[in-house]
Parts: sequence; C-alpha cells; structure tokens
Amino acid sequence: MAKGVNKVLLLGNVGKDPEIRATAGGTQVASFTLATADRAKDAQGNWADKTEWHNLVAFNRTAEIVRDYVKKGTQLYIEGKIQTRSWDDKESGQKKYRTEILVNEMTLLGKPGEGGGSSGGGYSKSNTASYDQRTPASSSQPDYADTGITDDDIPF
Amino acid sequence: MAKGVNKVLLLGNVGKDPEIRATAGGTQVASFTLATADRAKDAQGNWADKTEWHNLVAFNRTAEIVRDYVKKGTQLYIEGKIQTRSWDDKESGQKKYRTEILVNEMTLLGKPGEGGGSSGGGYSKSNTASYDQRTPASSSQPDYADTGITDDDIPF
Amino acid sequence: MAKGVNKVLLLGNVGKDPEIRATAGGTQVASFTLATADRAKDAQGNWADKTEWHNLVAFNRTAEIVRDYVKKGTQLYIEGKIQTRSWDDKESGQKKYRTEILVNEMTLLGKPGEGGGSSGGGYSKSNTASYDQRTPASSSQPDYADTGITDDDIPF
Amino acid sequence: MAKGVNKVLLLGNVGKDPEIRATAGGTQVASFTLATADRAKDAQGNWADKTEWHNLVAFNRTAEIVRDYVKKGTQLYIEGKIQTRSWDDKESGQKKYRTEILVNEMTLLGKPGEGGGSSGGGYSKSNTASYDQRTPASSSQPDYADTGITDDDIPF
DNA sequence: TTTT
DNA sequence: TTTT
Repeated sequence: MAKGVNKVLLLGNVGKDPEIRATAGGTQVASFTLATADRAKDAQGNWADKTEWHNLVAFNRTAEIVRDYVKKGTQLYIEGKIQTRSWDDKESGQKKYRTEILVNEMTLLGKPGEGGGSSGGGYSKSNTASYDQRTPASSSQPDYADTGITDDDIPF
Repeated sequence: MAKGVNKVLLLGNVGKDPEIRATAGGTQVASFTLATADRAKDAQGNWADKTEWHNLVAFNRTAEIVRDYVKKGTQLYIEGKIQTRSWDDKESGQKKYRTEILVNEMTLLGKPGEGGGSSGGGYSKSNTASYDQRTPASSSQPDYADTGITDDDIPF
Repeated sequence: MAKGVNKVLLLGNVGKDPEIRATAGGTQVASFTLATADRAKDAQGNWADKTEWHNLVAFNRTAEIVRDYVKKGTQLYIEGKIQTRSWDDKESGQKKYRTEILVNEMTLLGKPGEGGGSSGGGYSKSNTASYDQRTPASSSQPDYADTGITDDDIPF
Repeated sequence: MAKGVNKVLLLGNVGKDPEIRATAGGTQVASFTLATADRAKDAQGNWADKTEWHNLVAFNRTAEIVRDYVKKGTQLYIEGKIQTRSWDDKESGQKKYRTEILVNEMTLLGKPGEGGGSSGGGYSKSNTASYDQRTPASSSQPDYADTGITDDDIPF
C-alpha cells in the first residue's frame, strides 16, 4: 500500500524525437520532452498561451513503445511521478538538480500530418522509429551515463 | 479549501452527438456519453478491449463549448467530479440512481475524419454544431426536465 | 499501453464497516462506501457542505488491506476506475445500473478517535478486523452473488 | 478551455515551517517543501522507503491558509501544476533551473502530535502561524526577490 | 452511512 | 527537511 501520493498527469506534444539508450544490463531507457500548453493571464491581463516544458523518462516496455511510436510532435497523455536527481557539477562545483517525470502509463493521441489522433489512441503502426542506442557524444544535460547509473540503480 | 477530493479524469470518445438544453433561467446544459477503452484480461486470460461508458454533463460556458465543438466520435479529455442523483421511479415505485460526471475542464483532441487530433488541442472551428434546445419527446433516461430541476437547483 | 483513461481519485471517509466476501475461487472482495465532502453554493448562494457517496470495491491484496485496516469512519485516499454494472431487475423487469469504483491504490489517512491520521499512512496495527466470509443472507443491493459473478468474470 | 494538461497530485508531509512573503503589491506567497514517501525495490530487490522532495508555492488565499494552518510535519494533499523557472546564475554564469509545484487546491490531513488527521480536513484552529513578511537575508535558493518578480508577473 |  |  502506498504511503504517499506522487502523481503527474500531462497531455501535450513531444518536443523532439526521443533519445533511446540502454543500460549496461540492457534495460531500455527513453528520454524526451513534452510541452504542455496553458492559457494564463499576462502582466497586462490578457490571455496568453504559455508553454511549460517537461523532461520525461521511460524504462523497459514503455521505453520500447516510445522508441517505436513517439516522435517529435506526437500528442501524448502520460501518467507518472516526479523525481528530482541531483549531482555535483564538476566544472562549477555547484549542486545541480534535474526534475524528471518517470512515465508509468502512456496513451498516444496523434501526430501532426496524420489522422491518428482521432482514432481512440490511434497511431500508425508504420510509425516505427528505428532503434537508436547511441549515447550522445557530448551532452550538457546530465544523463544516466554521466551519473554512473547502472542497472542495479533502477528501482523496479 | 476543499474538505475532500472527488476527481475524475477520462480520455475517450463521445458516443453520440451531445444533447443540449437550457434551464428555465437560461443556463446551458450539455449531456453526452463518453466511452473509455481499456485492455483487460478476459475469463480465458486473453487481453481483450473493454469499453466503459460514462454519462457526462456540463453547464454554462463548458456546455457551450460542447455544443459548438463536440460531436459523436470526438476524442476528449475531461476532468470532473462524480455525482449520483436519485429519484423514485413513478412506474415501479423503485428508487433509481444515475451516476454522472460533472465536467469541469475539457480538452478536445480530435474527431474521426479530421486531422484535428494531432494539433495540440486542435479541432476545426467550422465544427460548430447548431444549437438544439429540443427536449427529446420521450426518454427512458431521467433528465433534468423529468426530475423538475430548475436553475435554483444548480449548485454553482 | 492504455487506449483510454478512466481514473478516479477520492479522499473521504468510509461510511460503514466494509463488507468482505470471497468468490467461489477464493478471491477476496471488499465492498464499502466512501463519503467525499465538498463545499458548493446552494440555491440561495450560500456555501454549504455537500456529501457525495461512492460505492467502492476492492479485490485480492487490496481487499485484504481493507479487511484488516479499514473501518467505519476511516479517512482514505484511493485511486481507481469507474465501472457500471447492469442487470435486469427480477421484480420490476427494469434494467438497473450500479456504478462502482474499482480501487487500484489506497492510502490510509486515519480514523476518528485515533492519532493515526498524522502518521503518513498511519493506522493502528491493532485495528485488524476479523475476516468475514459471510455472504449477506439478503441484500437489496445487487452483489456479485446476485449477478452470478464467478472468479472467471474478474478481469485481472 | 485548456489546451493541454499539466496536473500534479501529491500527498505527503511538510518538511519545514512554510516561508511566507508578500510581493510589493501585497500578494501573499507561501513556499514550502513536501515529502512524498514511496516504496520501491532497491538494488538488492528489497522494498525500501524512498522519499521524494517537492518545492511548493502558493499564492493569495491559498498562501494565507498555508500561513495559518500548515507547519513542519503537516500531512497535506495538494493539486497543482508543474512550473520550471530558469535564470542565469551570477556566480558561475550557468543556466539554472528550479522546478516548483504551483498549488491550486489543498486539503489538510493532520499534523503529528494532534488528532487532527482523522477529522476529515482536521487541524487545530489554534495552529495559526504568525505572519512573516521577512525576505531571507541571504538565500542560496533563487526566490522571487532574486529574480525580480513583481505582482505584474504573477499570471492570474 | 462518514466527517467537521 | 517530513513521516512511520
């Protein structure tokens, strides 16, 4: 039984093609960003669109679905939990934080240029993205390689 | 401050064109059904789709958006609360119950035959349904007319 | 991957001691009611408390936790899904519906007369209710016996 | 109508007495942390408690309720949205990010050492924290003063 | 039928 | 930094 609640619900569009990796032990990891649009009043009292960007991460089977069906622009509904990782930045010596959403459930809603969104979770089966195990040569964002994460650290 | 939590999140497709009414005082009321698809194991242990139907009701500005943009087949995300109304059935003398979702927030995701679902909340502005104040001549479902609901009964 | 979303979040108090049964196959089933309090404006425009009652059902391990820790008055947070069962009433010949929340996750928050609520999932370990496999001799509410539900019908 | 969904649900315990400020225009701002407890399998496959910390911020009336009723240890349920602010750190010249939950709704569940948690929104009325308009003399965390936020920037 |  |  859960002792607390840490739940996030997001519906928005994927910012870039997801980045797919695997841990040393073969666990699939998908990282991507999601933009959620909101209407909020600006300083002048006018309604203006405001976009919030979220860092998402998915593991295992969910990562494979991301790999195969999620691309830049895909409209997604996800449920997940908030996690904040921290590390000491080698250059500045400062403590840095990165907040991510660990995706537990996902519903694909569509992608620009396709009629997919209307079909009740629809997406083209031909959407399959190729598998990409590259680790980016250099990344200003901390990733699991940088932080020395291994399969043993994945908590499920 | 809320004393409790009663929150519902649904993502699915609208079953029929919504029914739009107005109370005597002019409050717009939209009623419609939403199907949510689920994958569940059947008696034989196979994964099978299972559809759950929900009765939704929206008031005021939300009802107008339903009237103008929601049709049979529209894919919707909604947030709302559960409400169960009860009344004594005149024919059988039995107490009857009807559970509805009062819609507080709504995001349109698309409609079959249009590319709308993919555009981040997209829908065609030309989608406008005409206003329909008819009360169905006969309805086996209790509706607000049947139960004598007036503007004074609307709790907000 | 889910094709739709059907999610309910409730926080409130349990109305009566839960009713515990087992199916012929030994699956534990717990049924109970939960009251969620809300503040809403009444017909006169005054804020008034309004209570909504929900029918909850839990299976397996969750049912056992209900059996052991949940009593009349317990404050609970639950996540679940909406399900509406229907059957033909033998007396009136009418179709009847019963909407229930199938509980997936549960967090115990406290019980009147105990300090439990403050303890982050707190409840007295001595709270253990005795196991009750009785099926109520007569029930005006449709239950799983009435509707002929067997283990094979339980969809997970 | 919302164009996207950005919703967070948290149930946990407050880490420290909230920090209360007011903007130049008199808008109340409450900042506090919330710990959500989770059970997760560790590297050895054992279930272990894991605590996630969240930065919460509340404005206006909600900030006043926080000021008056929320203290270190209070058990809270909140709904809100994720917001990430960024700024250029003056010392290191690096871009820094801070993710916060903007609290929209709140339900107080209890506080250690009181029976409050069981009372359906219970808390001692005598809990009233004194109003604290101090801005911390020095803070390594960016706050609204640091980032030059004024009333005009508050988007509602 | 809960709770304050 | 909370809580059990």
